[in-house]
Amino acid sequence: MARTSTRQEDGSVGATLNMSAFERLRADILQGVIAPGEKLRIEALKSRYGIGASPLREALNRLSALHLVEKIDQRGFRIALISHETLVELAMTRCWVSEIAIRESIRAGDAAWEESVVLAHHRLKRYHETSIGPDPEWEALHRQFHFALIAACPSHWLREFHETLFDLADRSRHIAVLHDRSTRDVAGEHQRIVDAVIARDVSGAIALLNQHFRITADIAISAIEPQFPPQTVE
Amino acid sequence: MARTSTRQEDGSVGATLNMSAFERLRADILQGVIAPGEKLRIEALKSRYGIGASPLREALNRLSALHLVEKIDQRGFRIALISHETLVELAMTRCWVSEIAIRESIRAGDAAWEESVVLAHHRLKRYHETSIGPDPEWEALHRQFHFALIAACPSHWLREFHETLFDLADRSRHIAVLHDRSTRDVAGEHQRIVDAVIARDVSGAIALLNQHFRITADIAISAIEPQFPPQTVE
DNA sequence: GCTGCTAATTTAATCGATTATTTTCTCCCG
DNA sequence: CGGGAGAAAATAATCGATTAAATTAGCAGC
Repeated sequence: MARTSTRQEDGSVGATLNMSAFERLRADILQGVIAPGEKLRIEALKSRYGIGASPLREALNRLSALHLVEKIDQRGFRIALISHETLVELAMTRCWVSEIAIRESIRAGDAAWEESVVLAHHRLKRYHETSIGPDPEWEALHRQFHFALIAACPSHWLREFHETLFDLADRSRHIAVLHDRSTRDVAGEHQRIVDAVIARDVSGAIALLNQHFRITADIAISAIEPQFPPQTVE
Repeated sequence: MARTSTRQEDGSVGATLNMSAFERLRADILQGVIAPGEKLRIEALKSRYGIGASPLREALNRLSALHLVEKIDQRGFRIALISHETLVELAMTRCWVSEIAIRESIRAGDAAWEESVVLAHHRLKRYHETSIGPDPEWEALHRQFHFALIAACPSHWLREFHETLFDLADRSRHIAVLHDRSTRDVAGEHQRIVDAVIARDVSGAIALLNQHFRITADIAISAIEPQFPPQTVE
């Protein structure tokens, strides 16, 4: 039943059901549609996505390698949990990885890269100014902005790892967003980051990005904190 | 046909065939038993490992997320290629990642960690001295040594990424080893690294590790260089 | 001899059914 | 009334068969 199309009825783009399942699951996880810790029963997923067990399991296996899903032998899959410790560790890791990535991107980036940063920032800023509150379009622009910053880093492994971490952070941000979002000057943070990057100020850019990530983490932490001690299971 | 055993007849340890396939494939790739660029036909793998298509494909999906295998839509899987550019980029990435990992490991490591480094190094050195040439036992000790160095880095994501890169480098080293290995003073390199780490000399440790990785890469590069321009396919 | 087209063959992707494990439920005992 | 032992139900893992796609082979026309 492999489809030849590159676009399924449901909006996913993969040429194979495996790809399609991967993209849809990833999207649902990142959006928080499926909650952290939730058990993923194959039968449930089959009827939810209308995709058979094999491509689903293949997709889940890949997602587990990206830490979005936890795979437990003989016990299936569950959405990766989010805990205080996880969020702290994630923030640290993002700071460290982006430290390298931004440094090397600034080092290797040429004029064209610099322009693409300005452009990505402009697009994000413009959209942010004309619209209120978060939405998928803003999310996409925000992601593109952060990727533009480190796009000149010559290691695709590092860029990809950066994206993996971004995904994890994005997920917790989406879940936290339901909670709080007002008091943050995201636009200002982005502006200062761009300024530092354009000025080729490596340590300034690192410091600002670190702060950016820590604020994100703090919001997420305070969003899960009010809850009672984390239950292991749903 | 899932087995309940934790150890298959063939020496792999996974409780599921998926795990078993993953481990065996990974081992064969790292050992260079399956050559870079080689096409992985499911039927061939089925008879080779005596495992069905489903667990094999699931394992391959995970290996592709770790960059050991390349997954191409509708066209199956192949072992990741090794090229000059790949090796250079890999060496860079390892340097950068280990820069962070060793820094944070030294920062966070306590006395127990320090002892585990000394111990891992001793085991490696002892084995190295009593035996000549590379073998699986030495490989394991070498790996453990490098993991011990960064074991105190508090980010499990970073440690895992470090391992992923180690795997990739190990593979090319194994393939290159058939070529050349004599002129290198690995033991000396390790000794200097340990000395710097124990002295909590962050920049020294970084420099030495960088050199260590670059030498590894250079050997691998010179091993593939003599060949004619890389053929796209086997 | 080379190019491009179609048919045959191989291979990848996926499904439906089967087997093995885990989980849940019951019921009995202390 | 808690604590299992064992049966029943649910779920995960896997196989064998099927379908779709890519590749190869064969051939016609230039």
